[in-house]
Amino acid sequence: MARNVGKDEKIISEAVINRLPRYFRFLSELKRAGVERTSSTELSELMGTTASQVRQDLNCFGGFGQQGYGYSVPYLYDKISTILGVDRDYCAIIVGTGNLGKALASSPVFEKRGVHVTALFDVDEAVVGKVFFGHRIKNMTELEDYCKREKPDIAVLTVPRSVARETAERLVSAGVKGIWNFTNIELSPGKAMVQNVHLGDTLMTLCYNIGKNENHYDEEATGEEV
Amino acid sequence: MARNVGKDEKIISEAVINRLPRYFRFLSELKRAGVERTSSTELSELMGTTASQVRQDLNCFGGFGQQGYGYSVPYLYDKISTILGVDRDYCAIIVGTGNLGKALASSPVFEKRGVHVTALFDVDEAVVGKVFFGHRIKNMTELEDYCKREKPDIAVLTVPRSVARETAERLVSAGVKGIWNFTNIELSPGKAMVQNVHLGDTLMTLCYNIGKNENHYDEEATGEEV
DNA sequence: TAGATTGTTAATCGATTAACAATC
DNA sequence: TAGATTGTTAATCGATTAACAATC
Repeated sequence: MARNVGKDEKIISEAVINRLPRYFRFLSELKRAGVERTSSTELSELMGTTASQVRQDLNCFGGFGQQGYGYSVPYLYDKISTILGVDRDYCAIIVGTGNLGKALASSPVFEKRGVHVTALFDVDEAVVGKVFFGHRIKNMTELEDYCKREKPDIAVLTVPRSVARETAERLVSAGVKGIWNFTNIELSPGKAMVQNVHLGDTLMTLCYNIGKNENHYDEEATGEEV
Repeated sequence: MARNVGKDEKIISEAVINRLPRYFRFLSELKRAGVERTSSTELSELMGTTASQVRQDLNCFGGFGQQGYGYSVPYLYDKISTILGVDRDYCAIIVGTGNLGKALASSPVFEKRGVHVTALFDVDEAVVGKVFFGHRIKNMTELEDYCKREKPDIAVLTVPRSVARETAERLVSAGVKGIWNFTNIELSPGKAMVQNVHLGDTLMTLCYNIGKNENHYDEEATGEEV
């Protein structure tokens, strides 16, 4: 029963880690639908992979199933939630209240995953002091004081590119543990964890795939039909 | 019946495709900085990988370099741009003008990559007809007519989860070639290409990494299990 | 028990890295 | 030419898939 926490902690590959939130999503849906029990085969169909991979993935963290039965949906959901820190009550601040910052502030993306937004920051005197979605926007000059006092875990970085790097450095110095980076500069993990989002990259991947698709049509139909 | 289209079209792995937008980004920066020439070694440092991988990646698409010299930045930039379709003048519509839809509409993410937003759509009578960022918001009832007439390539899906699937189906029927999906349902590629963004997944990955980091501290400090 | 399905080891496959000949 | 750096083949590594014994 000894979990692999401790000295000989297993190294989990990034590929596995990146699949965890998808397991979480599908398990949420099964749970909401009232499904009591699932199997590696059913999960593999949802995930678009093999049952083998599902069992390998889950076994990185422990034996969550039962031979001959499968996996209990609520139990597995709880386990994955814990692994992903949903029950840790992380606190986040949003730095930069442009359109994207505000869109995130008003979206359910945080609460659904157990993250609480506790403050918004901006440099623009015109918006500082205004209330958005229950939060009075604070002045960036207050950032360090606020972090010292409230110790937010996560900073959502939605500032203009030109001030992105210096802002990230301030945040790390101020002690945030992770940066959810929406600017299109590449932040590399120093003391804090960084998750680069790079929305533009996904748009480009889509464009590439569309182009590839069209080329196929062109060649197959020899240009007669689009 | 050769499934291979064209003249021996090479199959490019997804790993390579996902790195292309990053090459594009770093080359844009080098170009903007006026750098004339680069090498696989320099690019590998920016990308955080090996020179070998850079050469392998680029050679999937052609020999863009010159032995003994390296790569011309403007030339390589142009090549990667073409591969990614930056010069194809793709048109996009934004479906759903909530906070996220509006944030995207007003962001430079499209134009920078050669994609032009041509219309916004919403069901809400209260916003239909209003002008946002140069576009009069159209009623969703006009969607099919508009697509028939203007043939947008890409639909940005920022509608509520509850109507996400049906909206995606309407878009595919209406002939869009790609869906940039911001809803947190999993759309699987049918006739159109799909790029699922799943912002929440990246937030969860960040939370996982923060938690892992903290565990390490805990263990080093106290040897305590979590 | 018999049937089912996990947990886990072994085999396969693909991606990354290394090496070096080609050549600018 | 000599030096540099690519393009490309070969070796390594890691991730995925297959197989099956364990066991509920």
